[in-house]
Amino acid sequence: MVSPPAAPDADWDLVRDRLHAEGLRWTPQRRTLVQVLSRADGHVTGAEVVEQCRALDPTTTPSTVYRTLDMLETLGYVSHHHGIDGREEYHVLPTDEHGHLHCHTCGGSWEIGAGEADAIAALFADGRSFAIDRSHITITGSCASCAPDDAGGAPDR
Amino acid sequence: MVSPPAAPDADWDLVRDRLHAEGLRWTPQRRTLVQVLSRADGHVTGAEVVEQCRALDPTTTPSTVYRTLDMLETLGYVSHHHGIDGREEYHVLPTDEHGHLHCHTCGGSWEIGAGEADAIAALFADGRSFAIDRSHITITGSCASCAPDDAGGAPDR
DNA sequence: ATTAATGCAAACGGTTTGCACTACT
DNA sequence: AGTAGTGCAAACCGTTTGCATTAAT
Repeated sequence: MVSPPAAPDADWDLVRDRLHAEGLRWTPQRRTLVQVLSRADGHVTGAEVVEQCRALDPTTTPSTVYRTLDMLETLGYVSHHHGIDGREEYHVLPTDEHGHLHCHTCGGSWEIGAGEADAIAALFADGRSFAIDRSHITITGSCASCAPDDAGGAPDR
Repeated sequence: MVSPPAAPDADWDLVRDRLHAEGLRWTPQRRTLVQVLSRADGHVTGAEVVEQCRALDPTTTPSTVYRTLDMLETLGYVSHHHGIDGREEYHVLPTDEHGHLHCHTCGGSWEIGAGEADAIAALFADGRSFAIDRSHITITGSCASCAPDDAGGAPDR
């Protein structure tokens, strides 16, 4: 039920070379960050990244994390927008998922299938020429096993 | 605590009576805020509300605005989640709730229509008995006016 | 007269920035 | 050596909170 482990993190092994190719440097801090990102399936908030990096290396500082995330975004490794908590949410790009369905009762998460994504894409393409980004579809609601009864609990995360 | 749902077509003119009915008070500040909200179609961020209230009444203070928005949410007049800027985004309820379409190139935001929400709801209801929450559909992509060019590059912002 | 609501100011949490220092190349 | 990157600390911004004061009822 929960989204499968992140995808081809093979790409992450190449970050180092990519940086060098760009004239940028490979540092222990960046190594830690990439490690964290490669484990993060889908998306994480900036604060979460900082926290997880600190778990691997207690000396991690927020400024370095944010600056590096910024650089990785410039290179196209991640993208960011804003999640439901109002925090920076980074999407790990290599993962080609089709968005998620989150049950706000049990906290479960399911991937939106290709067929479903296609249907949604068609809906907006036809209706208003909006080309949706399939990896950014986020929908919450109640899953089959949770009563359609919406107790209004706060979603996790 | 207070349970009756917001008036179906939440008439802002009735807010005052509703407050009285709840034993709450009608103040000039609340009048200003309701005025701003009644003009805001769809959604506004907390900061925008503060700003607009200040336009009508320069003495407006953030704390009062946020506290009142909070109260209005309890009464069911607005709901809030988080917008693309990472700020509190308040949804004025009478305007049916549904999700948003965000263009990650120009930063524009559009509401997902009832028909579209219905189609998506049907999709997941039929396919896997998942009852989506229409107010939390978030989809990003490129709008009609922005090049459908979505390749790797880093979006602006 | 009550007591809900306000205004101020300071606190907060996540994110950003200036600057001197460190270390990758 | 040269410059990209780091760490620190302080700044920022939107939002929240404590508390004494004001004002709607």
